[in-house]
Amino acid sequence: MQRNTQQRDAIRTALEQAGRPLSPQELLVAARARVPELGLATVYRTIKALVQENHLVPVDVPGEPARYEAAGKAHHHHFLCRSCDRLFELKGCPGNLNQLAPGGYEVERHELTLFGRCADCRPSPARRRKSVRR
Amino acid sequence: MQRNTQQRDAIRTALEQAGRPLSPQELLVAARARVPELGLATVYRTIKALVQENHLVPVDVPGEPARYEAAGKAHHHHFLCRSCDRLFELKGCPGNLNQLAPGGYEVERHELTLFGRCADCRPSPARRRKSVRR
DNA sequence: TGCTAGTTGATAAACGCTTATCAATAAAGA
DNA sequence: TCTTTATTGATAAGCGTTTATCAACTAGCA
Repeated sequence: MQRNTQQRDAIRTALEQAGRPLSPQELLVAARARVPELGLATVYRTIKALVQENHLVPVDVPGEPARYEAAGKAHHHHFLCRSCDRLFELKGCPGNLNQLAPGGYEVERHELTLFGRCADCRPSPARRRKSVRR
Repeated sequence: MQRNTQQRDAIRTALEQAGRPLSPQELLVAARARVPELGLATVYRTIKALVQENHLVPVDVPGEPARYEAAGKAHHHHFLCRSCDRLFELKGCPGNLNQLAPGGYEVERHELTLFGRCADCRPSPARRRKSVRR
């Protein structure tokens, strides 16, 4: 039987509150706010379990370790800040992307990633600059 | 001074003839058609050199090792066949992709990858089925 | 409260890819 | 052809991420 441990709660909660896909490392740091003695192995174990239960989906980013976000969201894409390395969720999709494939190719899905600087990391006209954790 | 070895020739030629971005492993196999005793280390060394000379650019794919293609091409995207694992080049870009980012975000570039089955790997209506190497 | 088995944390180990090492080889000019 | 030295191939080592191990811990229930 599955137990409700404070570690799992902390991980689930951290992911909810982040509002963006988190890597295992980010998840470790975030969840330690509630359970300071949390170990990395537990984070990986919990992620694995949540993915298998379809509560979490991996978000693959080019050249980066996978992030994880809640399953069941509407189709959308992501933005990776090259400065703070955080991945953000974007709304919607321009559509018609699959039509890029030539005839004979069967497209099942697509993934779009924007790269740049997030609002917090932009150099000059940065209003409301927050602390940038990574 | 830089020497013109048959290994480098074989690697450059293999990449030209492939017509699609190749991973170091794929490059090794392809270039061995000309220089059978070619080693993996040489492939990595040559790739590194060609990238530094701006003759080659890495193509990052979500959840996959990097591929490499000739530099200087027009902006375009790629298709990854989940069956044979080959990466194909697509023509053009739908445009307006960067507008997905919310205000305050500075977009520098984007990457789009379609996933599916290439013409060679499609199950049923496959005309002219070729051998599928991987 | 006490028991029991699922869960945890620290660490080692596995894993896949990339780089370093080094003696042997071979390109390029004399 | 000879000499020099960049290059090579095989292998070990490095690196970052993910998984396995195992004794200690604790959630859940009687």
